[in-house]
Amino acid sequence: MKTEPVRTLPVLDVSLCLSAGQTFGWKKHKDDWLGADGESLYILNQMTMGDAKKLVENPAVFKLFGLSDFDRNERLLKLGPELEPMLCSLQGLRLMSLEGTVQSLFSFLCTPNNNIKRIEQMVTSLFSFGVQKTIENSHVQVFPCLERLAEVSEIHLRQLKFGYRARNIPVVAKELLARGGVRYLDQVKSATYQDVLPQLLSLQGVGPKLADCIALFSFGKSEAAPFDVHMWRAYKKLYGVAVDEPLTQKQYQKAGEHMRHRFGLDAGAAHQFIYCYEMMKDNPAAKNRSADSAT
DNA sequence: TGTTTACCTGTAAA
DNA sequence: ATTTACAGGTAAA
Repeated sequence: MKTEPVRTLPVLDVSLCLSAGQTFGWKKHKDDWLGADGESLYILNQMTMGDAKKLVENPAVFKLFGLSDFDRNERLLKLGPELEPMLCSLQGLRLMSLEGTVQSLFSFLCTPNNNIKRIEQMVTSLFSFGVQKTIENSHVQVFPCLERLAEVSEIHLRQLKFGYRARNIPVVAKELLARGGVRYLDQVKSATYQDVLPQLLSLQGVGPKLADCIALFSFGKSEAAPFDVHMWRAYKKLYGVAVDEPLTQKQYQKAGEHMRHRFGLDAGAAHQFIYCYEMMKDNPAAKNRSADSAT
């Protein structure tokens, strides 16, 4: 008699997911993570899925962390056995599916030539322009709408230490409004990866890397594989590219295509494991930001 | 078309 | 104590 394989829910490491460069602006409050994605507010506790009944029962959380994809890791391992160390040591890592397209886009506008700590500060500054809401007696800001972002001045953002990125925030907000605002973004979101890319690239301050981040995390284009300096370093080691090879526009294109050829629609998830494994090597403590935030 | 260069700010090395 | 390098890149030269 054939026995059905036991379908256990994937393990979820909330801290790891929220600290993996997919989303910004979440705050650790005691054992919980507080934050917003689009119009939804979340209080997420750091437990594995097996234990956290509240998380399992919440459909929004289920979707946010892509938990319906039960056997993605098995699939990845089959497509790329070289990912075994990453998949083993990052079992709770999930590719997130973010609802807030405006939030995601403007968060990534803060990231170029920057470091995590300052990016978090800048995104928090952007959240401060948003409306405050309440969840279980806690106050959480919702990310500001395009109209609000469009009226924030570059001067003000420079005072908030945005540097040269200050210019892009109101410019891109106005440009998006001119294109139809949220309706336009929804329309872009429903297009294919190949069609989404040029539309994102036409925005000031959005280059190939940001376009891939936005496409992957917020527009659901799971074949996108963003290459930053860390991902490129990890990729070179993994696939035998010379260590001194710089990440040119050409190499960016080539590496992305290789990822898509090897992993197909799982290229984005594969990227996330490779990237995150490389980051953990540099700073294993990033996994437990709870320890840091106490200081 | 493909390669350099400047860009705000903060922090860790040199 | 100062200077330099560089960090989830991009755009312009």
